[in-house]
Amino acid sequence: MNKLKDFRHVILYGLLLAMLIFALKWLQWKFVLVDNAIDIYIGAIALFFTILGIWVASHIMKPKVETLIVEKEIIVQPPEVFTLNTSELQKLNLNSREYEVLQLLAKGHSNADIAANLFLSVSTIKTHVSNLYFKMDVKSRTQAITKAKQLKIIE
Amino acid sequence: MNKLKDFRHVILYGLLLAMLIFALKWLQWKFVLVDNAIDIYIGAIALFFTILGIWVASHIMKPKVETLIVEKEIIVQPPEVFTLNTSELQKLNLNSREYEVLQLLAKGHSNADIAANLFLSVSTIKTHVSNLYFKMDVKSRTQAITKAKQLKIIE
DNA sequence: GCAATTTTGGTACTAAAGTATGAGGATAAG
DNA sequence: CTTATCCTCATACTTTAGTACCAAAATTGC
Repeated sequence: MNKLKDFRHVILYGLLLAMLIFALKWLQWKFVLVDNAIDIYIGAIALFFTILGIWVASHIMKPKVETLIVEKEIIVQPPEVFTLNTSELQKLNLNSREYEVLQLLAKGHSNADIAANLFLSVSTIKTHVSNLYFKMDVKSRTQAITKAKQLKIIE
Repeated sequence: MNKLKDFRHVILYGLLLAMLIFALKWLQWKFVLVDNAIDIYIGAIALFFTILGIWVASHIMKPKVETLIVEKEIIVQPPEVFTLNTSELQKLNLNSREYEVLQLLAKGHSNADIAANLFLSVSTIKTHVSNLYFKMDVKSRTQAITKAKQLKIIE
């Protein structure tokens, strides 16, 4: 598109030059007789072609581009996505049942609730919970919840 | 700065014109005698001033300013910032002591710990805790912790 | 198949949590 | 001054949580 536009200007420039050759020839006959007018004639040509040059340049030449970078601040909502801390979870060395119990524990369930949920006896849950406390180095379910959330091993 | 640069070009252009007046006068004496050379003379002037015009244009022309908008993502709230949910806290209608107890409760403290921390008896703590459960509509400290964290009324 | 671990469950006991009820002092609002 | 709310504490009781110790299936790894 730009190349086509440039080419059009070149053609236009060529046509103008052709027309000028005739115009100048005619002017030459007019002014050459009056010897003093040669300066004005030359000046007129100089002025005309200067303007022509400026016009051509302004239409053909690639414009200088100054890039102005404007930084637009976009407010991004904090993701608040839970990312499981796998390394901390591995350190605790909990087996799958203990981890299941911990998750239900943290939801506020009682031992009886957890037992019903997992189809186990309360005795079994108590055993798991005790082992859980030992491994987590805590002494109560509230401490277990607090620590588990701090370590990001549960949601 | 740019205006100064433009002005310098205008001065330069003026000086070049002044020099050309003398050059042309001299050329005029040389070529005017040979009548056929007048066309070459005019052509040379036309060519010269066209190039001059182009040169002037290329130096004076204002650069095009392109505005490039760069989107910069800014995280407004770092994920770990706690913002207290005041409205939810007001709904619960907890008095100051109850709220104090709740905070210590959520840290994993036992009733005895809380009592020692606030210089109160365990009986008092039990009373506060019971009232707390009633107002929060829960049945155990684990549920209280879970709900309080969900409602964002404690850290 | 054997050893190690996991998972399950029990009993017995202690500790802590939670409920119900009452009550006295402090404080603020009407 | 009275009323209401808050804050404190106590007793008596029930429930739940937690510990200690044991033991038997089930599963996994070599």
